[in-house]
Amino acid sequence: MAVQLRQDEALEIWRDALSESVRRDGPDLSARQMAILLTVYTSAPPHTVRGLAGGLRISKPAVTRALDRLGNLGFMRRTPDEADKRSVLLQRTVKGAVFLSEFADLVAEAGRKTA
Amino acid sequence: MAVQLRQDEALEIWRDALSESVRRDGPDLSARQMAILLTVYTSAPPHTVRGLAGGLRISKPAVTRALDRLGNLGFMRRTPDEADKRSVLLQRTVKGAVFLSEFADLVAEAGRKTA
DNA sequence: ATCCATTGATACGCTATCGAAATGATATTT
DNA sequence: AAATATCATTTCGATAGCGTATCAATGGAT
Repeated sequence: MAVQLRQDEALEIWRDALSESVRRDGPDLSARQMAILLTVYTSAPPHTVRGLAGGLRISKPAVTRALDRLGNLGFMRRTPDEADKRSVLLQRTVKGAVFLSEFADLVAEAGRKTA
Repeated sequence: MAVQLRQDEALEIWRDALSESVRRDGPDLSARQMAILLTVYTSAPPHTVRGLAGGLRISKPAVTRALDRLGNLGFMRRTPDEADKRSVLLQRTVKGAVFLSEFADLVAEAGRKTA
């Protein structure tokens, strides 16, 4: 079942969820960092630096740096790909799953409030 | 009419909209910057530095810097408050409205795709 | 075995942003 | 009028992030 959203509803939901996350002193992630985090958590693995960079059309160093940040936050982990040791596979973590679960609740709650 | 969203739907919509914005080489705004932009555009004026800082529970210098960024992007403008010359009032711009309108379309489209 | 390609990370010089403290301008209180 | 409070910005020293170019490690081709 598709979700029908008008422009003003979309922006209100986005504003409410994001504002509440900021208010709760959540990590101030950039659009790129959040896009990477969400991709790893909600798209089928495997996830690699190359794949993320290509999918988002950003440079590989930008992905590497975003992974550094997300790794420092404990939201993600790198593990070597045994099949191709040049590659790195991105792994979810409990902490990242908790963060996104709470974030999803903020979005859902914002949707509930939105007239 | 409230929008009912499950966790996985919320995260998928967020991922799709954000990823598409990144792919289109949209500005890499932080959560704070985007929250400020959305607040100014979707909440009743007037909007001041103090008000935004209080509402989002971040420091005033952080708001000032975010406004610098949003101003450089042409998404917002500062005008002096004639009633209280210490204050600054935040004004919307055409460019900001266009950006958010297109962004809202991405969100709506992501909602349409989401099963 | 030797080349070439690919992967992710790093070096470089630069701009952006951070929190805490201080500043200048304006309002308000006494 | 003098002292205090408030508003937004700036300063400070620091970290984070950028794109381009390059790197070491590994894989695949000849």
